[in-house]
Amino acid sequence: MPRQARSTPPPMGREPAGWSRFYAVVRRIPRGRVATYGQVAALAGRPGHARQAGYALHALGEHSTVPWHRVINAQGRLTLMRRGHAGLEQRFRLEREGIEFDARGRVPLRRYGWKRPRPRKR
DNA sequence: GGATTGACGGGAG
DNA sequence: ACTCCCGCCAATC
Repeated sequence: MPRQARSTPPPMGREPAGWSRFYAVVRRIPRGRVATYGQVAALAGRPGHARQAGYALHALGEHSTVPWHRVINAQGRLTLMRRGHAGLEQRFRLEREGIEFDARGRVPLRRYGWKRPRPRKR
């Protein structure tokens, strides 16, 4: 088990105020779509807090009802892949929702992004 | 209060 | 594609 992130102490029973806002946004991500940490933060009314969004999700229990797997980084990659089995589970869950990864193991945000990224300036 | 850390993002080389 | 670097914010040590 990875040592608990220092900045994400999940004080059992008590969540840092504001995290629920991230969860609320994540819960709105439709099945079969993905959103980036930055988007979640922005949509939660906290632009620039991408990291906090990540911590909030990290603090979730494995039996959480929040669809944490639908949140990936802005590059279409699963940050968890470098952290162990959780990454595999995330990929598994996403594929189970119909998401196809590209050859490099990334999620084409162009296709599955919840709020699609604006096309690269021409 | 300074240094360190992290499920981040974006740019430069 | 890769790595390195910097900005960002909150919690810890």
